[in-house]
Amino acid sequence: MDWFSPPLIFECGQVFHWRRTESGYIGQSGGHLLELCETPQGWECPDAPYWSAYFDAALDYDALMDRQRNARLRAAMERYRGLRVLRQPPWEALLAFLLSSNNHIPRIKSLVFRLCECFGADLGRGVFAFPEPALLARQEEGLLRELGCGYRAKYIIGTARRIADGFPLDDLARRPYAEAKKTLKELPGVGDKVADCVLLFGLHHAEAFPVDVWIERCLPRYGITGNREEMAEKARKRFGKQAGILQQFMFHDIRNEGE
DNA sequence: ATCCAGGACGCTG
DNA sequence: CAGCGTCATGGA
Repeated sequence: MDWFSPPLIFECGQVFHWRRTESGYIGQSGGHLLELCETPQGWECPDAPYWSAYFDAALDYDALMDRQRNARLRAAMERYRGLRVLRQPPWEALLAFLLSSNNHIPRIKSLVFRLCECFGADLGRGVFAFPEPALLARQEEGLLRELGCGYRAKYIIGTARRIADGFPLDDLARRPYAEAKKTLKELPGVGDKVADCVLLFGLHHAEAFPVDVWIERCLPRYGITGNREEMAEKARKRFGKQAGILQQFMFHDIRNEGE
């Protein structure tokens, strides 16, 4: 199945807790353990309902690619065929991207793994679930700093407390984009960029267009300039309802330049 | 060793 | 409102 490429999906910076094995990948989401194996016929997408939704199996990426006029973008979509934007549980995306600010992807990964191992349920095979917000809400900031979270420790605890206290995170999937973003930014450690990542990767607002240092560098090639928020708004207007999906191809494209 | 990262936040002009 | 300094850390 060439529409489904775990190496692209798991290594494109949208998710940080899947591990390579000898034969494929192992990881978890929503408390479910999953192992994917590469066969001579390629990768097989699990047909369980949870994982079909997680990998957004219903979305037709070929149709999306055919609609793009920009040659550079089309080339990226062809080159990285099989990359898919996940539909992660909101809290999983939120916790991961709280750790992402001014941080490298390899280090974000190690921090996510560490928090899952320390505070998440043991799912077997060395895999741990995401920690419950209520559990993180009870931790001391000093402990999370010792684990390497740095100044993000207070964001994690502060946000975990809001969630445990009834912040309607899941409901934001059903609110309009602008309203959901405004609400999300009430959480400590959530600014424009982190909010857009949570909206795109965790709340299925496909128009969300996160602008980080990499996207900021590549957008001028598409004729889009300005500060980060201006860039994000221009990109949403230009690329429409699925701007965020296209963004993921741009992101992966510029990060893999020279390979 | 030095640089820098999927930034947020508070303060200043 | 825009611009700038600060905040921690370790992988490359």
